[in-house]
Amino acid sequence: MIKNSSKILVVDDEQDILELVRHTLNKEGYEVHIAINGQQAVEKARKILPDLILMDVMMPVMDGMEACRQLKEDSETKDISIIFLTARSEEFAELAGFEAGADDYIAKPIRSRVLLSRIRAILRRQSPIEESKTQRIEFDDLIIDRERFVVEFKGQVIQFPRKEFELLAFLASKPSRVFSRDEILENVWGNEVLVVDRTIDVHVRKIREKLADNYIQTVKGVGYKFEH
Amino acid sequence: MIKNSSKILVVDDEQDILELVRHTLNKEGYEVHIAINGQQAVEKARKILPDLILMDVMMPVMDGMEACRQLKEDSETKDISIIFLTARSEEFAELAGFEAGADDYIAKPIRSRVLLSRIRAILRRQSPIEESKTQRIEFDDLIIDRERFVVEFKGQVIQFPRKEFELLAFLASKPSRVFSRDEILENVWGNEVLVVDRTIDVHVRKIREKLADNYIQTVKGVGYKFEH
DNA sequence: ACAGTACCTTAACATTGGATTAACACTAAC
DNA sequence: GTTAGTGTTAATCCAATGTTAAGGTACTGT
Repeated sequence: MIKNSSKILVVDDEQDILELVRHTLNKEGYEVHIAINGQQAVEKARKILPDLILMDVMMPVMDGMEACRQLKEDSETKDISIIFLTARSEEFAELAGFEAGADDYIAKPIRSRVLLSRIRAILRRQSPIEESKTQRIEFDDLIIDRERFVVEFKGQVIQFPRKEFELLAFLASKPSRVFSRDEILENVWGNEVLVVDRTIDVHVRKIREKLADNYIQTVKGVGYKFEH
Repeated sequence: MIKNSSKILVVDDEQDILELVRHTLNKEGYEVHIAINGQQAVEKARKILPDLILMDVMMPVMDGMEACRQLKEDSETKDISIIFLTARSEEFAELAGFEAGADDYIAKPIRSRVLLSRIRAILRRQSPIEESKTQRIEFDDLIIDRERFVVEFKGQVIQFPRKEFELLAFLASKPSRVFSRDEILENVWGNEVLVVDRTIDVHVRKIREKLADNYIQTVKGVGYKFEH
Protein backbone atom coordinates (compact mmCIF):
# COMPACT_ATOMS: atom_id res chain seq x y z
CA MET A 1 0.00 0.00 0.00
CA ILE A 2 1.35 3.36 -1.03
CA LYS A 3 1.14 5.98 1.72
CA ASN A 4 -2.06 7.92 1.43
CA SER A 5 -1.23 10.94 3.51
CA SER A 6 -4.47 12.60 2.46
CA LYS A 7 -5.79 14.77 5.26
CA ILE A 8 -9.31 14.03 6.43
CA LEU A 9 -11.31 16.05 8.95
CA VAL A 10 -13.89 14.04 10.85
CA VAL A 11 -16.67 15.95 12.59
CA ASP A 12 -19.12 14.37 15.00
CA ASP A 13 -20.33 15.04 18.52
CA GLU A 14 -20.43 11.37 19.45
CA GLN A 15 -17.17 10.08 20.83
CA ASP A 16 -17.89 6.52 19.70
CA ILE A 17 -18.33 7.45 16.07
CA LEU A 18 -15.27 9.67 16.10
CA GLU A 19 -13.14 6.85 17.44
CA LEU A 20 -14.51 4.29 15.04
CA VAL A 21 -13.92 6.47 12.02
CA ARG A 22 -10.56 7.70 13.21
CA HIS A 23 -9.36 4.17 13.75
CA THR A 24 -10.61 2.96 10.39
CA LEU A 25 -8.99 5.81 8.51
CA ASN A 26 -5.74 5.70 10.43
CA LYS A 27 -5.33 2.07 9.58
CA GLU A 28 -5.50 3.00 5.91
CA GLY A 29 -2.79 5.59 6.30
CA TYR A 30 -4.87 8.75 6.22
CA GLU A 31 -3.97 11.72 8.34
CA VAL A 32 -7.02 12.18 10.55
CA HIS A 33 -8.10 15.38 12.32
CA ILE A 34 -11.22 15.71 14.41
CA ALA A 35 -13.76 18.28 15.52
CA ILE A 36 -16.81 17.87 17.73
CA ASN A 37 -19.14 20.49 16.28
CA GLY A 38 -19.74 22.60 13.25
CA GLN A 39 -18.05 25.68 14.56
CA GLN A 40 -14.87 23.84 15.43
CA ALA A 41 -15.05 22.12 12.06
CA VAL A 42 -15.03 25.40 10.18
CA GLU A 43 -12.10 26.69 12.23
CA LYS A 44 -10.03 23.56 11.81
CA ALA A 45 -10.84 23.28 8.14
CA ARG A 46 -9.50 26.79 7.56
CA LYS A 47 -6.35 26.00 9.45
CA ILE A 48 -5.38 22.57 8.17
CA LEU A 49 -7.11 22.62 4.76
CA PRO A 50 -8.06 18.93 4.63
CA ASP A 51 -8.61 17.08 1.38
CA LEU A 52 -11.94 15.80 2.60
CA ILE A 53 -14.41 16.41 5.43
CA LEU A 54 -16.64 13.73 6.93
CA MET A 55 -19.34 15.46 8.90
CA ASP A 56 -22.37 14.52 10.93
CA VAL A 57 -25.47 16.49 10.06
CA MET A 58 -26.91 16.78 13.56
CA MET A 59 -24.59 18.51 15.99
CA PRO A 60 -24.76 21.06 18.80
CA VAL A 61 -23.43 24.62 18.48
CA MET A 62 -23.53 24.53 14.68
CA ASP A 63 -25.02 21.76 12.61
CA GLY A 64 -23.33 20.18 9.61
CA MET A 65 -25.49 21.90 7.06
CA GLU A 66 -24.61 25.34 8.30
CA ALA A 67 -20.93 24.46 8.58
CA CYS A 68 -21.05 23.20 5.03
CA ARG A 69 -22.54 26.45 3.78
CA GLN A 70 -19.90 28.52 5.53
CA LEU A 71 -17.10 26.40 4.12
CA LYS A 72 -18.52 26.68 0.62
CA GLU A 73 -18.61 30.45 0.93
CA ASP A 74 -14.96 30.81 1.86
CA SER A 75 -12.75 30.69 -1.22
CA GLU A 76 -10.02 28.99 0.80
CA THR A 77 -12.20 26.04 1.70
CA LYS A 78 -14.88 25.95 -0.95
CA ASP A 79 -13.24 23.21 -2.99
CA ILE A 80 -12.93 20.77 -0.14
CA SER A 81 -15.12 17.72 -0.67
CA ILE A 82 -17.67 17.13 2.06
CA ILE A 83 -19.37 13.86 2.89
CA PHE A 84 -22.31 13.94 5.29
CA LEU A 85 -23.01 11.26 7.82
CA THR A 86 -26.75 10.93 8.28
CA ALA A 87 -29.14 8.75 10.18
CA ARG A 88 -31.23 6.66 7.87
CA SER A 89 -34.48 8.48 8.40
CA GLU A 90 -33.16 11.89 7.59
CA GLU A 91 -33.85 11.67 3.92
CA PHE A 92 -34.62 15.31 3.95
CA ALA A 93 -31.07 15.90 4.94
CA GLU A 94 -29.83 14.24 1.80
CA LEU A 95 -31.56 16.71 -0.42
CA ALA A 96 -30.77 19.73 1.67
CA GLY A 97 -27.22 18.51 1.98
CA PHE A 98 -26.64 18.64 -1.72
CA GLU A 99 -28.05 22.09 -1.92
CA ALA A 100 -25.61 23.10 0.76
CA GLY A 101 -22.84 21.74 -1.44
CA ALA A 102 -22.07 18.29 -0.09
CA ASP A 103 -20.53 15.78 -2.46
CA ASP A 104 -21.96 12.64 -0.98
CA TYR A 105 -23.52 11.20 2.11
CA ILE A 106 -23.18 8.00 4.04
CA ALA A 107 -26.07 6.56 6.00
CA LYS A 108 -25.48 5.44 9.54
CA PRO A 109 -24.75 2.94 10.87
CA ILE A 110 -21.39 3.34 9.24
CA ARG A 111 -19.74 0.30 7.75
CA SER A 112 -16.05 0.73 7.28
CA ARG A 113 -16.02 -0.88 3.86
CA VAL A 114 -18.52 1.56 2.48
CA LEU A 115 -16.77 4.41 4.20
CA LEU A 116 -13.41 3.63 2.67
CA SER A 117 -14.83 2.95 -0.73
CA ARG A 118 -16.59 6.30 -0.86
CA ILE A 119 -13.56 8.12 0.42
CA ARG A 120 -11.30 6.55 -2.13
CA ALA A 121 -13.70 7.38 -4.92
CA ILE A 122 -13.95 11.01 -3.91
CA LEU A 123 -10.23 11.48 -3.44
CA ARG A 124 -9.46 9.73 -6.68
CA ARG A 125 -11.80 11.99 -8.55
CA GLN A 126 -10.37 15.18 -7.11
CA SER A 127 -6.73 14.32 -7.71
CA PRO A 128 -5.90 13.57 -11.30
CA ILE A 129 -2.26 13.83 -10.23
CA GLU A 130 -0.81 11.46 -12.73
CA GLU A 131 -2.27 13.36 -15.62
CA SER A 132 -0.44 16.54 -14.82
CA LYS A 133 2.87 14.73 -15.01
CA THR A 134 4.11 14.29 -18.51
CA GLN A 135 3.43 10.84 -19.79
CA ARG A 136 6.52 10.70 -21.91
CA ILE A 137 9.91 12.38 -21.90
CA GLU A 138 11.96 11.94 -25.06
CA PHE A 139 15.57 12.58 -26.03
CA ASP A 140 17.75 11.24 -28.83
CA ASP A 141 18.66 7.91 -27.32
CA LEU A 142 16.40 7.95 -24.29
CA ILE A 143 12.67 7.71 -23.81
CA ILE A 144 11.11 7.75 -20.37
CA ASP A 145 7.61 6.37 -20.65
CA ARG A 146 5.39 6.85 -17.61
CA GLU A 147 2.48 5.04 -19.14
CA ARG A 148 4.36 1.84 -19.75
CA PHE A 149 6.72 2.48 -16.84
CA VAL A 150 9.79 1.61 -18.87
CA VAL A 151 12.85 3.37 -20.21
CA GLU A 152 14.08 2.98 -23.77
CA PHE A 153 17.80 3.47 -24.15
CA LYS A 154 19.29 3.22 -27.65
CA GLY A 155 16.22 1.30 -28.73
CA GLN A 156 16.47 -1.15 -25.86
CA VAL A 157 13.51 -1.39 -23.53
CA ILE A 158 14.66 -1.52 -19.91
CA GLN A 159 12.54 -2.21 -16.86
CA PHE A 160 13.29 0.19 -14.02
CA PRO A 161 12.46 -0.34 -10.38
CA ARG A 162 10.03 2.26 -9.11
CA LYS A 163 12.39 4.54 -7.21
CA GLU A 164 15.02 4.52 -9.91
CA PHE A 165 12.38 5.28 -12.50
CA GLU A 166 10.90 8.14 -10.55
CA LEU A 167 14.29 9.58 -9.74
CA LEU A 168 15.35 9.52 -13.38
CA ALA A 169 12.02 10.92 -14.53
CA PHE A 170 12.26 13.72 -11.99
CA LEU A 171 15.77 14.79 -12.97
CA ALA A 172 14.94 14.48 -16.66
CA SER A 173 11.85 16.61 -16.26
CA LYS A 174 14.17 19.63 -16.08
CA PRO A 175 17.32 18.87 -18.04
CA SER A 176 20.48 20.70 -16.95
CA ARG A 177 18.84 21.97 -13.80
CA VAL A 178 20.76 20.95 -10.67
CA PHE A 179 18.73 19.51 -7.82
CA SER A 180 20.02 19.28 -4.26
CA ARG A 181 19.54 16.04 -2.41
CA ASP A 182 16.92 17.72 -0.29
CA GLU A 183 14.94 18.78 -3.32
CA ILE A 184 15.17 15.30 -4.71
CA LEU A 185 13.99 13.74 -1.47
CA GLU A 186 11.07 16.10 -1.25
CA ASN A 187 9.94 15.51 -4.81
CA VAL A 188 10.65 11.85 -5.33
CA TRP A 189 10.21 10.50 -1.84
CA GLY A 190 7.56 12.88 -0.59
CA ASN A 191 7.23 15.03 2.45
CA GLU A 192 7.41 12.48 5.20
CA VAL A 193 10.97 11.61 4.31
CA LEU A 194 12.47 8.94 6.49
CA VAL A 195 15.58 8.13 4.52
CA VAL A 196 19.20 9.14 4.59
CA ASP A 197 20.14 11.28 1.61
CA ARG A 198 22.95 8.93 0.64
CA THR A 199 20.21 6.58 -0.51
CA ILE A 200 19.96 8.78 -3.56
CA ASP A 201 23.57 8.10 -4.47
CA VAL A 202 22.92 4.39 -4.57
CA HIS A 203 19.99 4.83 -6.88
CA VAL A 204 22.02 7.13 -9.10
CA ARG A 205 24.67 4.46 -9.28
CA LYS A 206 22.14 1.90 -10.47
CA ILE A 207 20.64 4.23 -13.04
CA ARG A 208 24.09 5.01 -14.42
CA GLU A 209 24.78 1.32 -14.66
CA LYS A 210 21.66 0.82 -16.77
CA LEU A 211 22.33 3.84 -18.95
CA ALA A 212 26.07 3.31 -19.47
CA ASP A 213 27.05 6.33 -17.36
CA ASN A 214 25.20 8.77 -19.55
CA TYR A 215 22.81 11.52 -18.58
CA ILE A 216 23.14 11.86 -14.82
CA GLN A 217 25.97 14.14 -13.70
CA THR A 218 27.29 14.97 -10.27
CA VAL A 219 27.71 18.56 -9.20
CA LYS A 220 29.99 18.23 -6.24
CA GLY A 221 28.75 19.83 -3.07
CA VAL A 222 25.44 20.67 -4.68
CA GLY A 223 23.56 17.71 -6.09
CA TYR A 224 22.75 15.96 -9.34
CA LYS A 225 21.51 17.01 -12.74
CA PHE A 226 20.34 15.45 -15.96
CA GLU A 227 22.22 16.33 -19.16
CA HIS A 228 21.49 15.07 -22.64
CA MET B 1 -12.85 22.91 -14.06
CA ILE B 2 -12.85 21.45 -17.53
CA LYS B 3 -15.78 22.49 -19.67
CA ASN B 4 -17.82 19.48 -20.57
CA SER B 5 -20.24 21.29 -22.79
CA SER B 6 -22.32 18.16 -23.19
CA LYS B 7 -25.99 19.09 -23.28
CA ILE B 8 -28.19 17.32 -20.77
CA LEU B 9 -31.96 17.55 -20.56
CA VAL B 10 -33.38 16.96 -17.08
CA VAL B 11 -37.04 16.06 -16.79
CA ASP B 12 -38.93 15.91 -13.50
CA ASP B 13 -42.08 17.42 -12.08
CA GLU B 14 -40.60 18.02 -8.67
CA GLN B 15 -38.91 21.37 -8.34
CA ASP B 16 -36.54 20.15 -5.61
CA ILE B 17 -35.12 17.36 -7.69
CA LEU B 18 -34.77 19.57 -10.73
CA GLU B 19 -32.80 22.09 -8.73
CA LEU B 20 -30.62 19.49 -7.11
CA VAL B 21 -29.72 17.86 -10.38
CA ARG B 22 -29.28 21.12 -12.21
CA HIS B 23 -26.96 22.39 -9.53
CA THR B 24 -24.88 19.22 -9.48
CA LEU B 25 -24.51 19.10 -13.24
CA ASN B 26 -23.82 22.78 -13.62
CA LYS B 27 -21.02 22.49 -11.14
CA GLU B 28 -19.44 19.87 -13.40
CA GLY B 29 -19.71 22.13 -16.40
CA TYR B 30 -22.58 20.51 -18.26
CA GLU B 31 -25.09 22.58 -20.20
CA VAL B 32 -28.36 21.83 -18.45
CA HIS B 33 -31.87 22.18 -19.89
CA ILE B 34 -35.05 21.31 -18.02
CA ALA B 35 -38.59 20.14 -18.64
CA ILE B 36 -41.35 19.37 -16.16
CA ASN B 37 -43.28 16.63 -17.95
CA GLY B 38 -42.98 14.10 -20.71
CA GLN B 39 -44.65 16.19 -23.35
CA GLN B 40 -42.36 19.14 -22.77
CA ALA B 41 -39.44 16.76 -22.70
CA VAL B 42 -40.17 15.44 -26.17
CA GLU B 43 -40.57 18.94 -27.55
CA LYS B 44 -37.37 20.24 -26.01
CA ALA B 45 -35.43 17.17 -26.98
CA ARG B 46 -36.36 17.68 -30.64
CA LYS B 47 -35.33 21.30 -30.47
CA ILE B 48 -32.03 21.19 -28.60
CA LEU B 49 -30.93 17.60 -29.37
CA PRO B 50 -29.24 16.93 -26.05
CA ASP B 51 -26.51 14.34 -25.62
CA LEU B 52 -28.33 12.76 -22.73
CA ILE B 53 -31.73 12.86 -21.05
CA LEU B 54 -32.31 12.29 -17.35
CA MET B 55 -35.97 11.62 -16.81
CA ASP B 56 -38.30 10.79 -13.97
CA VAL B 57 -40.59 7.87 -14.66
CA MET B 58 -43.66 9.18 -12.87
CA MET B 59 -44.90 12.49 -14.23
CA PRO B 60 -48.17 14.20 -15.08
CA VAL B 61 -49.32 14.87 -18.66
CA MET B 62 -47.02 12.24 -20.11
CA ASP B 63 -44.97 9.81 -18.10
CA GLY B 64 -41.32 9.06 -18.74
CA MET B 65 -41.94 5.71 -20.32
CA GLU B 66 -44.21 7.12 -22.97
CA ALA B 67 -41.89 10.03 -23.65
CA CYS B 68 -39.06 7.57 -24.05
CA ARG B 69 -41.00 5.58 -26.61
CA GLN B 70 -41.83 8.65 -28.64
CA LEU B 71 -38.22 9.78 -28.66
CA LYS B 72 -37.04 6.36 -29.75
CA GLU B 73 -39.47 6.43 -32.66
CA ASP B 74 -38.25 9.74 -34.04
CA SER B 75 -35.12 9.25 -36.13
CA GLU B 76 -33.85 12.66 -35.03
CA THR B 77 -33.89 11.75 -31.37
CA LYS B 78 -33.69 7.98 -31.29
CA ASP B 79 -29.97 7.86 -30.57
CA ILE B 80 -30.10 10.08 -27.52
CA SER B 81 -29.22 8.18 -24.36
CA ILE B 82 -31.88 8.18 -21.70
CA ILE B 83 -31.43 7.57 -18.00
CA PHE B 84 -34.50 7.05 -15.85
CA LEU B 85 -34.87 8.30 -12.33
CA THR B 86 -36.99 5.91 -10.32
CA ALA B 87 -38.17 5.57 -6.76
CA ARG B 88 -36.59 2.60 -5.07
CA SER B 89 -39.66 0.37 -5.04
CA GLU B 90 -40.51 0.72 -8.69
CA GLU B 91 -38.59 -2.29 -9.80
CA PHE B 92 -41.15 -2.93 -12.43
CA ALA B 93 -40.34 0.39 -13.91
CA GLU B 94 -36.74 -0.63 -14.34
CA LEU B 95 -37.65 -3.55 -16.49
CA ALA B 96 -40.25 -1.75 -18.54
CA GLY B 97 -37.84 1.12 -18.90
CA PHE B 98 -35.30 -0.95 -20.71
CA GLU B 99 -37.96 -2.25 -23.00
CA ALA B 100 -38.93 1.30 -23.79
CA GLY B 101 -35.31 1.94 -24.78
CA ALA B 102 -33.69 3.49 -21.72
CA ASP B 103 -29.94 3.10 -21.36
CA ASP B 104 -29.74 3.09 -17.60
CA TYR B 105 -31.63 4.05 -14.50
CA ILE B 106 -30.77 5.65 -11.19
CA ALA B 107 -32.69 4.89 -8.03
CA LYS B 108 -33.83 7.74 -5.83
CA PRO B 109 -32.76 9.18 -3.52
CA ILE B 110 -30.17 10.54 -5.89
CA ARG B 111 -26.59 10.81 -4.79
CA SER B 112 -24.53 13.22 -6.79
CA ARG B 113 -21.59 10.89 -7.07
CA VAL B 114 -23.65 8.10 -8.55
CA LEU B 115 -25.39 10.53 -10.82
CA LEU B 116 -22.17 11.95 -12.19
CA SER B 117 -20.47 8.64 -12.55
CA ARG B 118 -23.38 7.18 -14.55
CA ILE B 119 -23.53 10.23 -16.74
CA ARG B 120 -19.85 10.09 -17.45
CA ALA B 121 -20.09 6.40 -18.23
CA ILE B 122 -22.92 6.90 -20.69
CA LEU B 123 -21.33 9.87 -22.42
CA ARG B 124 -18.03 8.08 -22.62
CA ARG B 125 -19.73 5.09 -24.17
CA GLN B 126 -21.33 7.16 -26.89
CA SER B 127 -18.21 9.09 -27.79
CA PRO B 128 -16.27 7.31 -30.52
CA ILE B 129 -13.14 7.14 -28.41
CA GLU B 130 -14.58 4.34 -26.39
CA GLU B 131 -14.90 2.20 -29.49
CA SER B 132 -11.85 0.56 -27.97
CA LYS B 133 -14.25 -1.88 -26.37
CA THR B 134 -13.63 -4.01 -29.40
CA GLN B 135 -15.41 -7.26 -29.79
CA ARG B 136 -12.20 -9.06 -30.46
CA ILE B 137 -8.62 -8.51 -29.41
CA GLU B 138 -6.04 -10.56 -31.32
CA PHE B 139 -2.36 -11.32 -30.82
CA ASP B 140 -0.13 -14.04 -32.17
CA ASP B 141 -1.10 -16.80 -29.79
CA LEU B 142 -3.98 -15.14 -28.02
CA ILE B 143 -7.46 -14.14 -29.05
CA ILE B 144 -9.87 -12.50 -26.64
CA ASP B 145 -13.36 -12.82 -28.02
CA ARG B 146 -15.97 -10.69 -26.29
CA GLU B 147 -18.77 -12.01 -28.39
CA ARG B 148 -18.25 -15.65 -27.55
CA PHE B 149 -16.79 -14.77 -24.17
CA VAL B 150 -13.86 -17.12 -24.62
CA VAL B 151 -10.12 -16.89 -24.94
CA GLU B 152 -8.08 -18.78 -27.50
CA PHE B 153 -4.55 -19.52 -26.44
CA LYS B 154 -2.28 -21.32 -28.90
CA GLY B 155 -5.33 -22.53 -30.75
CA GLN B 156 -6.93 -23.88 -27.59
CA VAL B 157 -10.29 -22.46 -26.64
CA ILE B 158 -10.41 -21.71 -22.92
CA GLN B 159 -13.46 -20.77 -20.90
CA PHE B 160 -12.79 -17.83 -18.58
CA PRO B 161 -14.87 -16.87 -15.57
CA ARG B 162 -16.34 -13.41 -15.93
CA LYS B 163 -14.03 -11.46 -13.68
CA GLU B 164 -10.92 -13.09 -15.06
CA PHE B 165 -12.11 -12.49 -18.57
CA GLU B 166 -12.89 -8.86 -17.99
CA LEU B 167 -9.63 -8.26 -16.18
CA LEU B 168 -7.64 -9.81 -19.00
CA ALA B 169 -9.64 -7.98 -21.64
CA PHE B 170 -9.14 -4.70 -19.84
CA LEU B 171 -5.39 -5.05 -19.51
CA ALA B 172 -5.08 -6.31 -23.08
CA SER B 173 -7.08 -3.37 -24.39
CA LYS B 174 -3.97 -1.25 -23.92
CA PRO B 175 -0.95 -3.49 -24.25
CA SER B 176 2.18 -2.39 -22.36
CA ARG B 177 0.28 0.26 -20.48
CA VAL B 178 0.63 -0.11 -16.70
CA PHE B 179 -2.55 0.08 -14.67
CA SER B 180 -2.59 0.70 -10.94
CA ARG B 181 -4.83 -1.46 -8.80
CA ASP B 182 -7.11 1.52 -8.31
CA GLU B 183 -7.50 2.01 -12.04
CA ILE B 184 -8.23 -1.67 -12.45
CA LEU B 185 -10.85 -1.65 -9.72
CA GLU B 186 -12.51 1.38 -11.18
CA ASN B 187 -12.66 -0.03 -14.69
CA VAL B 188 -13.27 -3.71 -14.13
CA TRP B 189 -15.25 -3.70 -10.91
CA GLY B 190 -17.04 -0.40 -11.38
CA ASN B 191 -17.42 2.69 -9.33
CA GLU B 192 -18.98 1.33 -6.19
CA VAL B 193 -15.96 -0.75 -5.41
CA LEU B 194 -16.38 -2.87 -2.32
CA VAL B 195 -13.46 -5.23 -2.72
CA VAL B 196 -9.96 -5.28 -1.38
CA ASP B 197 -7.37 -4.58 -4.05
CA ARG B 198 -5.59 -7.84 -3.32
CA THR B 199 -8.51 -9.58 -4.98
CA ILE B 200 -6.95 -8.52 -8.25
CA ASP B 201 -3.80 -10.47 -7.46
CA VAL B 202 -5.74 -13.67 -7.07
CA HIS B 203 -7.43 -13.22 -10.41
CA VAL B 204 -4.10 -12.43 -12.01
CA ARG B 205 -2.75 -15.63 -10.57
CA LYS B 206 -5.56 -17.62 -12.15
CA ILE B 207 -5.19 -15.94 -15.51
CA ARG B 208 -1.47 -16.65 -15.49
CA GLU B 209 -2.20 -20.26 -14.70
CA LYS B 210 -4.46 -20.53 -17.74
CA LEU B 211 -2.03 -18.72 -20.03
CA ALA B 212 1.16 -20.44 -18.85
CA ASP B 213 2.54 -17.31 -17.18
CA ASN B 214 2.54 -15.31 -20.37
CA TYR B 215 1.22 -11.82 -21.03
CA ILE B 216 0.49 -10.36 -17.60
CA GLN B 217 3.45 -8.71 -15.93
CA THR B 218 3.86 -7.20 -12.51
CA VAL B 219 5.33 -3.76 -12.09
CA LYS B 220 6.14 -3.75 -8.42
CA GLY B 221 4.77 -0.83 -6.49
CA VAL B 222 2.80 0.34 -9.51
CA GLY B 223 0.43 -2.28 -10.88
CA TYR B 224 0.03 -4.75 -13.71
CA LYS B 225 0.40 -4.60 -17.45
CA PHE B 226 -0.24 -6.75 -20.48
CA GLU B 227 2.72 -7.55 -22.75
CA HIS B 228 2.61 -9.60 -25.92
C1' DA C 1 -37.51 -25.21 -3.42
C1' DC C 2 -33.41 -27.78 -3.37
C1' DA C 3 -28.90 -29.47 -4.05
C1' DG C 4 -24.83 -29.04 -6.56
C1' DT C 5 -21.50 -26.34 -8.66
C1' DA C 6 -18.64 -22.61 -10.08
C1' DC C 7 -17.17 -18.33 -8.93
C1' DC C 8 -15.68 -14.44 -6.06
C1' DT C 9 -13.56 -12.76 -2.24
C1' DT C 10 -10.85 -12.77 1.71
C1' DA C 11 -7.36 -13.99 5.05
C1' DA C 12 -3.18 -16.30 6.09
C1' DC C 13 1.17 -17.61 5.07
C1' DA C 14 5.33 -17.80 1.81
C1' DT C 15 8.33 -15.56 -1.14
C1' DT C 16 10.75 -12.13 -3.55
C1' DG C 17 13.01 -8.22 -4.98
C1' DG C 18 13.47 -3.33 -4.26
C1' DA C 19 14.87 0.04 -0.88
C1' DT C 20 17.86 1.28 2.51
C1' DT C 21 21.83 1.38 5.21
C1' DA C 22 26.58 1.02 6.62
C1' DA C 23 31.18 0.24 5.48
C1' DC C 24 34.86 1.01 2.77
C1' DA C 25 37.19 3.05 -1.53
C1' DC C 26 38.23 6.76 -4.23
C1' DT C 27 39.04 11.53 -5.65
C1' DA C 28 39.96 16.37 -5.62
C1' DA C 29 40.91 20.43 -3.03
C1' DC C 30 43.37 22.54 0.35
C1' DG D 1 48.25 14.21 4.41
C1' DT D 2 43.90 15.43 5.66
C1' DT D 3 39.24 16.19 4.82
C1' DA D 4 34.83 16.47 2.65
C1' DG D 5 32.16 14.66 -0.74
C1' DT D 6 30.94 11.02 -3.63
C1' DG D 7 31.38 6.15 -5.73
C1' DT D 8 30.68 1.38 -4.87
C1' DT D 9 29.52 -2.85 -2.79
C1' DA D 10 27.14 -5.98 -0.10
C1' DA D 11 24.12 -7.24 3.73
C1' DT D 12 19.76 -6.51 5.75
C1' DC D 13 15.06 -5.44 6.07
C1' DC D 14 10.50 -5.07 4.78
C1' DA D 15 6.66 -3.97 1.91
C1' DA D 16 4.61 -5.76 -2.13
C1' DT D 17 3.29 -9.65 -4.39
C1' DG D 18 2.63 -14.79 -5.04
C1' DT D 19 0.03 -18.59 -3.48
C1' DT D 20 -3.17 -21.46 -1.22
C1' DA D 21 -7.27 -22.63 0.96
C1' DA D 22 -11.56 -21.73 3.05
C1' DG D 23 -16.08 -19.43 3.31
C1' DG D 24 -19.75 -17.29 1.22
C1' DT D 25 -22.69 -16.14 -2.65
C1' DA D 26 -24.88 -16.53 -6.98
C1' DC D 27 -25.96 -19.66 -10.59
C1' DT D 28 -27.64 -23.90 -12.68
C1' DG D 29 -30.39 -27.63 -13.44
C1' DT D 30 -33.72 -30.73 -11.49
